[in-house]
Amino acid sequence: MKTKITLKDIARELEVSISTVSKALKNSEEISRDTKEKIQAFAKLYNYKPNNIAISLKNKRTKNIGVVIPDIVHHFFTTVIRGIEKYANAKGYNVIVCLSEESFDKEVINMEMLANGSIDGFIMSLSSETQAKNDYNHLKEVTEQGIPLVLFDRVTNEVDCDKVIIDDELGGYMATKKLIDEGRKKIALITTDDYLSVSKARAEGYRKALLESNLSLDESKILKLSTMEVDEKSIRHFFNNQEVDAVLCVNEVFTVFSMRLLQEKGLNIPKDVSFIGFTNGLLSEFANPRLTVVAQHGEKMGEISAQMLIEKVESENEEETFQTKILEPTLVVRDSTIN
Amino acid sequence: MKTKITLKDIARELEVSISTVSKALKNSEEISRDTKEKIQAFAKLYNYKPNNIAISLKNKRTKNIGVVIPDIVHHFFTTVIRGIEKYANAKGYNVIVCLSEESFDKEVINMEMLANGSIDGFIMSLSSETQAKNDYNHLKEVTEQGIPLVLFDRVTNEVDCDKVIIDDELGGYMATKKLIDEGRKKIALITTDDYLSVSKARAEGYRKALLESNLSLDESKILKLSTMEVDEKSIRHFFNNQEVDAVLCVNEVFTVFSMRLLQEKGLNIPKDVSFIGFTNGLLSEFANPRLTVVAQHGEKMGEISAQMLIEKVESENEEETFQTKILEPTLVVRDSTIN
DNA sequence: TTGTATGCGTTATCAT
DNA sequence: ATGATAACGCATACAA
Repeated sequence: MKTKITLKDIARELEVSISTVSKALKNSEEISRDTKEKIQAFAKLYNYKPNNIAISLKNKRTKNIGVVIPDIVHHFFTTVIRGIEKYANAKGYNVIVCLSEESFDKEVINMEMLANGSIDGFIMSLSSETQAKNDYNHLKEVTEQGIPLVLFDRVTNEVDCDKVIIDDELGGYMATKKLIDEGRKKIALITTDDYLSVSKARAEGYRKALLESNLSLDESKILKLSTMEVDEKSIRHFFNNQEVDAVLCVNEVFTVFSMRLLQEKGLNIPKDVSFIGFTNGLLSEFANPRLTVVAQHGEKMGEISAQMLIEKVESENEEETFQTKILEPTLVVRDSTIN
Repeated sequence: MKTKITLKDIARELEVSISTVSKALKNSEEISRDTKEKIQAFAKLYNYKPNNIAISLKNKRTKNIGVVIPDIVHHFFTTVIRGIEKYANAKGYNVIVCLSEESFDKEVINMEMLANGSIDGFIMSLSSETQAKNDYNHLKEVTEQGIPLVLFDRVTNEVDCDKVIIDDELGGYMATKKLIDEGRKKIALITTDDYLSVSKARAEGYRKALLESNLSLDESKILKLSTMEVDEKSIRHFFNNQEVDAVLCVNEVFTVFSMRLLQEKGLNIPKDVSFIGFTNGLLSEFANPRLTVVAQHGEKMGEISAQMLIEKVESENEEETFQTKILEPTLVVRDSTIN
């Protein structure tokens, strides 16, 4: 086992001082060509690489980014991570991923763990429990300590920091508008309880589009599920009691499940009923029929988040100026709507 | 901005030495009750937390695990990460995720970056390019440096280390057997080139089951795609030239895509053709019909990987004894086969 | 009971 | 041109 070599080891072997070695490896002008060559050759031979931890301690910079997300078995969040990774890696940063699993406590614990020197900044999306509790002290503490924070997708106005979101209201609006333009009159919305910021915004867009088109806003056509799991019973019950000619769902799973339900009832999609979902994932692409969806551009979101964070991390000035970037969603039209 | 407080700060404020503070906060018997209480109260008031980096440097233990995977927008890998996180977090470890994006070079760069002190050990799954190149020097270097390594799913015999795999051959066998038991005679296999260890093993199981049942092994019924992307043209061409009554695919996407193709041709699934895929993800659950699949138990795999790694990391003894854990896949029977 | 000194691996400042 | 020293934050063996 050839263990890692340190500056000290090189110094001892070559009978020079540690600082000489350090300078030589940085190609300092102070050191003579001869000794530089000797030291560099030796270092190369023994594959010397500076120890990241020591450098972190010295520089008070870890070159690590903490990413805290509610769920990783989830298409949207993984695309965001991919975007973060891409940008961060290019800038020499590593990404420490922590999962809150939608739990407030885990979110707090994870952040505290990372905040003690492990990372230079946070990129995160709030857990549903945190949004429900509306308690953001753990975020505030972090920012008060001067640790940069970027919130994405599931954000809150309660915390002053950089944010990256998509215009979910616009997404809801665009989708609903599309259904209206198809001539649909009885447009249902399947969503989650309002505590989830994104669901709320999407519902807002839905309402706006309906009102704008002078379609009545029928609250009984809105189904609010308490979690993001597919609640089969509620959905069945809903469709047994509602006549609809179009459905907007706040995620892929609700969409595909509902669609199948109506298909089993003998309805044709999109002839009898049109469907639009949120998230442009595998399900949308491979469902039958393929789904028309509002795409969220997660990878872009990740890249922008990372960019904003690293800028803050590396900027010297202390001026507290935060911005919120709003990305526009895109309607990807496929076969669950009429073209 | 209230910046982080250090032992030194506390020592200065309370006019004691740093070591006294350090000991007091560890509740050492050496320190008098009075000073302990005073120091602990002060520390609590100012929310003192030891700096992880300093501790890492001192202990030569980072409490970080490096996870290198080929792709994160991928159901199986995310379930594995979830399992790793779960176990690692419970043990006080953080997870640094790096993506090779199926590239050999990125895999090498990521590992080198992490190997310089950032992590205590690696958990990884090989990129397809690495498996194709059959070059594992970067892994060997890491293990020679004494850094523990656990390979999962996509592994190689070329490297001596702990491994966790599922019995892919058995999975292929079970699936094929199920199709044979249904009375299928013309069973196709849609897979990737052999360089992917898992695909190779699955194909082996397929062959074994056919031969065992005295069914002829017709190589023209095997379609090898060069990547994991859906190659629409090749698949269409294949089904235009092959008559089949059952199809086994090495992933979900191939399965759903092929199934749709045959459905468009007017065939009924599973009446005319049965389908079995690998990976029990969203697609399988929500496809139409719902897929019968070989489940890989990714989360379990992640937990076991983390457990094996942490055991090695924390064990003192140097004895090089490696083990390979083989998990059994499970056949999840749904509606794309006949029950 | 408290404090001093040393070291983890590196870099920067200040001698020599 | 080279080296000694201090510092990053913490822990610990050893002194007092």
